[in-house]
Amino acid sequence: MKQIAIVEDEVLMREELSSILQKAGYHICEISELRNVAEQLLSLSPDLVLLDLNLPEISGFGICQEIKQKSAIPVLVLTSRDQLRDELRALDLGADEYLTKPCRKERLLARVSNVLKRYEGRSNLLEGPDCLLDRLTYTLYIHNQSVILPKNQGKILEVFLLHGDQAVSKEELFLAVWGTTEYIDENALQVNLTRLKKTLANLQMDRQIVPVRGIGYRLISKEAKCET
Amino acid sequence: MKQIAIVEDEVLMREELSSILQKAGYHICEISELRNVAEQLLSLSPDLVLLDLNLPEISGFGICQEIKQKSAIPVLVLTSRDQLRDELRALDLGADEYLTKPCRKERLLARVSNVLKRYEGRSNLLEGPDCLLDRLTYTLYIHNQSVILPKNQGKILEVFLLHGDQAVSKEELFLAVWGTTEYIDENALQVNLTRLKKTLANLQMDRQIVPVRGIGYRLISKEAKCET
DNA sequence: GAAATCCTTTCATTCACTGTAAGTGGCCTG
DNA sequence: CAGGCCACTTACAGTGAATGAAAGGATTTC
Repeated sequence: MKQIAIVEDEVLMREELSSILQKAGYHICEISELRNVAEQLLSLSPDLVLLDLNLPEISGFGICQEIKQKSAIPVLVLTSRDQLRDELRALDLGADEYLTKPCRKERLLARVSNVLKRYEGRSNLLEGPDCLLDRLTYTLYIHNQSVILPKNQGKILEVFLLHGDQAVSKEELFLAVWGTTEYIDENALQVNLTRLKKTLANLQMDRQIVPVRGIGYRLISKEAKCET
Repeated sequence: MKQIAIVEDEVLMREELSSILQKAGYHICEISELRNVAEQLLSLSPDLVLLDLNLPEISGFGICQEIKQKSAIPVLVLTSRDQLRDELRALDLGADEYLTKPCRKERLLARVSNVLKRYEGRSNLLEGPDCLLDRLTYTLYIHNQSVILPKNQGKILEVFLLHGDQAVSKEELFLAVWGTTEYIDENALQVNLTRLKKTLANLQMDRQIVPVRGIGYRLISKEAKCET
């Protein structure tokens, strides 16, 4: 059953939404504590967030932005502010849908299921700034192409993507690829790294793997090679 | 530059839309010949379709459905019919967005770019009613899982998905898998079909492959086995 | 019940992925 | 400049998954 988090300060409206969605078969979680909403949502990690914009004290926009930056949770904005400017801003911040109150329940349900369907099966996808990696199959999506990476290359790239542009130690790579740091064969890692480099270069990825002498490696943007 | 196809019968409206989108940096293709619209769109394969619903003679719904069945081209429905029923139907058929005329150009542009962003890098994905198939790698997404199909099974499933629930002849399958209908080894196809069946069953797909005696096969919903 | 059609299992071959091994190239230090 | 260290590259053989061939069994149709 899909879980939906509702962020709405008015009790009546919240309960009505909750009731509608529950009858449609969703599991609801109402967020009533309006401090650290984004944090609450991230640790809850629901399948969808229903977000009101005009909350007291805090900005709905900020919540939307934070969720979108730190996760891939879909956000449906539902608000009484029927301002084009708000809509544009919400969409720009990454909101997946923008509906205005009052809203017929059929429309709400249709849009909710539409957004959910859109995200179906994407829970294993890891988003990088210039690519998308499927963590189950190690299928890499980049530049309108898709390629299946060999398992070892996939595991290595996964670690790099999880680290952003920070350095990754060799130990972490050993753990990720072979599940242990014992009986280390530096060369085996080296060979697999070389192969991954070649793969990424062939795909014309905007970033490349560079060594951090004595430590490990980093995945950084090609232009920024000189910095830091 | 992203290409957008406009399906709209009223000349004035068509030209206005075209102008707005061109100024925003899109390459526009106006569809004025209203026969075989779906075919035209499929062979054109734009990055997005802007679709009017109330066209003369033909049904916008049908066009939407056909495009969605046979491709992963995003469809933005823009219509003057402000009926909740139409909206629900359009969304159900797979439309990615539903806007009503009149529509502020900022809103239109925001929604267009929103939809396009959503599809970034997904141009090779083939959408079935209960699954998603990557046509390059034959990675199958279903029930929040992803699996890499062996090439032959992938090619066969691709043909089935393109045909919806219509029957597929063996010749088509031979063409798709081996690129020829000469030197046919019925058995080779048979074995691969068996393997695909087992794969789909293991993934608990809602549909299954059934034989059409003397003709070929169909991919149909498990419950509907008796019908038709 | 016979013929046609459809299905299943097993097996050898092929090909991509992998780790091993051996050798090359660059960088720092004395 | 010489030596040592670290990083890189390439070639090769073993392993395992995918494939088509083959043979035999099961179902449908008349």
